Amino acid sequence: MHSAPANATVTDDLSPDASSALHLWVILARAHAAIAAHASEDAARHGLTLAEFGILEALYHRGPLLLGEVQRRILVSSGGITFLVDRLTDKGLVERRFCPSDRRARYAALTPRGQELVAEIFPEHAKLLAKVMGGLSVPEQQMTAELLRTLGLQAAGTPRAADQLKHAVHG
Amino acid sequence: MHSAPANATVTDDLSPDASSALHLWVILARAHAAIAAHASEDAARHGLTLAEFGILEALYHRGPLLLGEVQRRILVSSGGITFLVDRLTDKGLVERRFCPSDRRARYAALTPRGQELVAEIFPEHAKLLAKVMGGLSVPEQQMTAELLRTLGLQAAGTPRAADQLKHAVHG
DNA sequence: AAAGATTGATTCTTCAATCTTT
DNA sequence: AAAGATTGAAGAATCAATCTTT
Repeated sequence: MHSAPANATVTDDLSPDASSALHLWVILARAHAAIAAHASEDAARHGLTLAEFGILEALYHRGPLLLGEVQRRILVSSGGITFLVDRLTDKGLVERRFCPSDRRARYAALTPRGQELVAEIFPEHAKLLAKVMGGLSVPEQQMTAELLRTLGLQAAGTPRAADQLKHAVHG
Repeated sequence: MHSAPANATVTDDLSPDASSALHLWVILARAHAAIAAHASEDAARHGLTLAEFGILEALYHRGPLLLGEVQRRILVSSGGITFLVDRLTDKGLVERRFCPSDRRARYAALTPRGQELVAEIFPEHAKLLAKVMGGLSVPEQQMTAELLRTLGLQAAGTPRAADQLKHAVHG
């Protein structure tokens, strides 16, 4: 028995935070997809996936990392990181190294050829991104990055529903 | 013959725009992944993919849309949209309708059951997002959305390398 | 028992080719 | 010829189960 117009949506009845969050999520997802399309295409020019690219980037900036660390950094599944590092190893760009202090763990590290490739590719890749993101000035980009950093940290820190359930059962 | 430290990175040599864009892209991708993990898990509670969820959301807000419009909106491949609409049709949530003015085209529209489901699910979903995005105040969220909207439009409007090539060949 | 990594099966998505209509 | 949609094949990522080490 609502008297709302026929094309009214549930969204109209949301609280301000819920409405704001939903809106931001839609915009964020769309912006991500639009930029990812460019980045992905650029990575493909070198026969690489976006995920592979992310790993190379992480290893280049941080040096050798434990597989688990890479996993958390690029947010891929446990099996996924093994698969990706395998493939990058086959391509001769990455190698595994033993961890002296924990024999379960493995480091992923760039090979010399990997180093070379990244050094060759990255400046161009960054230039492409600068063009794609040219809609915002550098200060605006920095502000956006700061806001998104806060957003991402909060989201990563918020326990997921499944985790909460698990803890409830065990605790 | 650089005199840079051994662990210097290419990033150090980038122009300010390139460096800023690269940084923003990494942060954006990470924030997206962190939030998507929550949204995805919530969608899964109802047996839905994030992409399916996106379609339902679009149809709910905008009413019946041509398949191509949905495709551009949620940025999935041409074959992907057919597959997803097929599956949502199998679930009884969406139906195809003929387009009177163009017999090639098809509309996707929510079925009554689809309408019902969305109306039931969405407020809760939005609340979850509000919790996940609680790291930013509502005004901050609005500012972020505005910045990302500009970013996304620019990225979507920037012709991709492949397109440029194509046009170059034809033009 | 828990953490790190790996494997095989499954699912999701894209890609290239095709059909119809404009 | 180009746009809209669909199909089947191929690729990429996740999931659940397993193995080793702590």
